Amino acid sequence: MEDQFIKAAGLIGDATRAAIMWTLLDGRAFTATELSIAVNTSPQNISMHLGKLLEANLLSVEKQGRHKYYRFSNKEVAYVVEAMANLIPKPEISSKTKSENYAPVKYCRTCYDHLAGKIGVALADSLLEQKIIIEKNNTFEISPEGQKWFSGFGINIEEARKQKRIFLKPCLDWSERRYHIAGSVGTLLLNKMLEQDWIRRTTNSRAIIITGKGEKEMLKSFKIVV
Amino acid sequence: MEDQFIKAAGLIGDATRAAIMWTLLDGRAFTATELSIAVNTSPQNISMHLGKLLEANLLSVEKQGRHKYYRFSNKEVAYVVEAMANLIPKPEISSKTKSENYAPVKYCRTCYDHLAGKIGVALADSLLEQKIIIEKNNTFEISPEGQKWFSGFGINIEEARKQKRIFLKPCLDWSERRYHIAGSVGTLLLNKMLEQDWIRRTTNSRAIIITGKGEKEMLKSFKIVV
DNA sequence: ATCATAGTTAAATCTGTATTGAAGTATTAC
DNA sequence: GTAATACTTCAATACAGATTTAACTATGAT
Repeated sequence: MEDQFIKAAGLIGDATRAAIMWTLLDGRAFTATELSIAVNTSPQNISMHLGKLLEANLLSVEKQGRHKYYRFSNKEVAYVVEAMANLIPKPEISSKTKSENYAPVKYCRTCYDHLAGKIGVALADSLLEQKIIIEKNNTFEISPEGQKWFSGFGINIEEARKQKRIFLKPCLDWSERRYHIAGSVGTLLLNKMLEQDWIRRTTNSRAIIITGKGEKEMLKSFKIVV
Repeated sequence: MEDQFIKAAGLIGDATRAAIMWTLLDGRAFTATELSIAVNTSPQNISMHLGKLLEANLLSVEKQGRHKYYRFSNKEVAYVVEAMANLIPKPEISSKTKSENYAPVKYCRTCYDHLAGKIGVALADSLLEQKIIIEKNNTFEISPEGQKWFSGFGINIEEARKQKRIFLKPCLDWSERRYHIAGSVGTLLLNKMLEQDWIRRTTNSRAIIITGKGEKEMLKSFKIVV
């Protein structure tokens, strides 16, 4: 068991491969060439590294014509990379500076079963600003008006409160370093959006895409420009 | 940000350092010499590697006389190592003991020689709730009724008290972040459970599996649903 | 005071493996 | 068909950094 652990650590530990993992963390699938550009090395070299990661089952690949799309092969792998990302000392967030060069997917991925990524954070901001939820010493609470809002959105808050799992809690996303909404309310929000086809899950990835409808509705309900 | 990620990955990625991390995963603090033995390399080499891990704040050290005790510097580090441990292909689990969120390492692992992981924490909770043990300014004590309970369980508390090692102490588990029971009482509990075939050790792993009998008994004695 | 143990530091060496260069196959475009 | 793109394979090379050799400091035991 130990040697397998060491092998896994070594695989991720190489600088080029770590850069690959970092790139893939946004949930998208990348082609070998894209990765070689992102990581700034030769295609041959990328090919070799991808081979090793595939062999170890850290990545999986899907062939489409002459392209090969690589992604994390399972969520456990993503967790390792995320856990590592969390080791990084947190920078202060200069909110709008980096929003330009956002990769489409770092953009709106699901953090387990709630919305994280840029959209998740923007959503939390919006709900806070509209006083639908209120921050109170590091927890979130739902205001009386908020309760109305949620039921208008088709979410029964009383129902959510009954569930055993944590009701509503701020969840710090590694990629955004800002709070978004987890807990049963987070899940309900996510599900409602899926149900209404504002967003769609992609297969084999934690990334989520926003539909045309979602784009309009998010602007309307949350003043979020996606 | 990316370069810091790569640096962190590289630090854990070296075989010797990975072995150090693996060793430290059980939660104990180790001296440099102990680590050099566990990892099978020279003291000089260990010293060099520990220096790097310290420098990067992945480990912290405490000096005691001529010994230096190394441990993970924070839970984030432990999470990375645990997440990596979870990458390792799981040994097959008998259907009886399978439970939904089975993760070999987190689930029910031994922390040195007592029960940690999910079960260990639940157990401590149960014993506290039943007032078998009592928390008193960050230590655990056994109540008079508790003493009876333990002897009913086949554990002689007076015997345990005589041992030189720490009798009973709360131990913070990395994976659960809640206290469980260490000390000689913790060991006795663990051994008793093994003896009664409530749980079984797996070869080559810290994980422990719960037997069908254990499942029933734990529910009965501790109201723990496994 | 002396010796053993614990750990560190510095320079010399060694080695695994990442990278590169050259040549190959497969697919799409024209 | 030919050319271009996407990716792989193999042998040759380069090099970071792990390990070793050796000499050192600090603490504890007798």
